[in-house]
Amino acid sequence: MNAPRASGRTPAKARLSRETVLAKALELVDAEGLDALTMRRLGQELGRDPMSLYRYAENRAALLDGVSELVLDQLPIHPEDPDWKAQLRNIAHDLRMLALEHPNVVPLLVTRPLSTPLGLRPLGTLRPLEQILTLLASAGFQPADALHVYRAYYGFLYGHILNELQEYVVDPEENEVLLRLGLHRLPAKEFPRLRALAPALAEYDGARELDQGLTILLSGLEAQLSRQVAGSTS
Amino acid sequence: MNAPRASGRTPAKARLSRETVLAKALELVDAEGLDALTMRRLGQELGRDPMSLYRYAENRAALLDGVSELVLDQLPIHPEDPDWKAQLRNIAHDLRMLALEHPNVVPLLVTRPLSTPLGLRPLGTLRPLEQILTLLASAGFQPADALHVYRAYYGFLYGHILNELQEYVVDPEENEVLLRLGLHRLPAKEFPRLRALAPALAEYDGARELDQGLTILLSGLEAQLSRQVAGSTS
DNA sequence: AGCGCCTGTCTACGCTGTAGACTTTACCCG
DNA sequence: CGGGTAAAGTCTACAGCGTAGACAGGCGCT
Repeated sequence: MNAPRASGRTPAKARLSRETVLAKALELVDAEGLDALTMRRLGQELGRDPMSLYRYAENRAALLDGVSELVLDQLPIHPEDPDWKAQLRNIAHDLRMLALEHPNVVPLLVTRPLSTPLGLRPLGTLRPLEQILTLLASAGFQPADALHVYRAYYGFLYGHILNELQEYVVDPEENEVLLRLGLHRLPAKEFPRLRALAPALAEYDGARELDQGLTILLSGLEAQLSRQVAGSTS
Repeated sequence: MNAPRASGRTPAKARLSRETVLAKALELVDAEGLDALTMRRLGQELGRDPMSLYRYAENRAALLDGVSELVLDQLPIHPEDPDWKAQLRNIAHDLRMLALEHPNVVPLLVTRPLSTPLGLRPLGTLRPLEQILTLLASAGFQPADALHVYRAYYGFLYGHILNELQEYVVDPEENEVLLRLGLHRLPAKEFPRLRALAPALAEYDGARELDQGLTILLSGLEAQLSRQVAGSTS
């Protein structure tokens, strides 16, 4: 019994693949955080010798890149959408949700590119950039302007996500209590405003704030660019 | 000779202090990156046993927090500035410069708060928040609106900094070459736009983009809020 | 002079990533 | 079916990490 092959379970010894390795890695990160993702632990989780992982990722760093890619691949982008502003809005909300589902991966998304020149990044992480450029080009933007819009947009988006995650606490009920407790620790003389804001901090509607920011930013960018075009035409 | 006390040099055995430890830590991070900052290495750099550092920081994590604090303490904020938009603009440019001077610290600034509830953060990292709230309050914003503005502003600012640092390469001359080389690696069919943008990517005026984004965002926020106030009054 | 506390040192433990040699397995071809 | 080859997985080992806990030294106070 217990045939060593052809079992559908992970514990049995089906052949590994980059996909299964990365999937398990993501699972582990989601469940226990980035620090829990060690080669040994992941090997154990897969029922394999840790060293076997090196067949599917050159490094631990490459493994982390793979996890980033796996998450970013779940971000749907429709570059042919005729309404570019609406599309950017949707992408933003989708990425926000993705970040909330995989909060432990966000540091990777943000940090890894800092130590990897653009041209050497995993292709999956560059795909959103390319697709958004396509979206903007279809909307009539010159390449350089598209890049400009992309930078402002993506910067704001990532900034918002980081900001929200920094305030985010899992249990919203516990949130306010914990905030009060935490803020109570602060010296009252130096941090009066912050302490007074406890209730406001507890009820943070991230989607709404994101959306309002996007409204301002996107229409502002549009206006700025059309003004610029009009100016250069006259 | 070589009296064991009273020498002004670091190599000699002057008493350690949290300040000297953190200063050396920052120096090390700036010079060789975050990974180079190990307890053993820092101890060696200070001519002390690694374990002595634990008198000045509970943890390696606490050490990293200390470094963040040290950098953020260099950010001047004038909460009494009557022109709140100008002040926010100045802060943004100052923080940007600070980030460019200490790029290896940026991951810390961004990442550490993700794993530390707001109330438990090092006080130094909360100071900018409190001061900006004061600035906005002096400008006439209601507390909740001030928080709103702060979130949009700080989110955009951090997003911009991350974005810029992700494209940043030390030597601007080498930059374009490296970019071309890196982008050349990308499959032409999947990344036509990105590849075509090599020259535009090479000449990134971060200060300008930051400023333009801020103009849009700040005036947008101001308009939105004054409209809101007017609406509720009528 | 003597007590006590603070600083710094030492040793040791369990954990990490990963190089390099090795064994086992899967598959293809005659 | 037999044999050979390339890939997949394993084993051992090493250098480095953070840090607990026991200990030593010196300074300042009484």
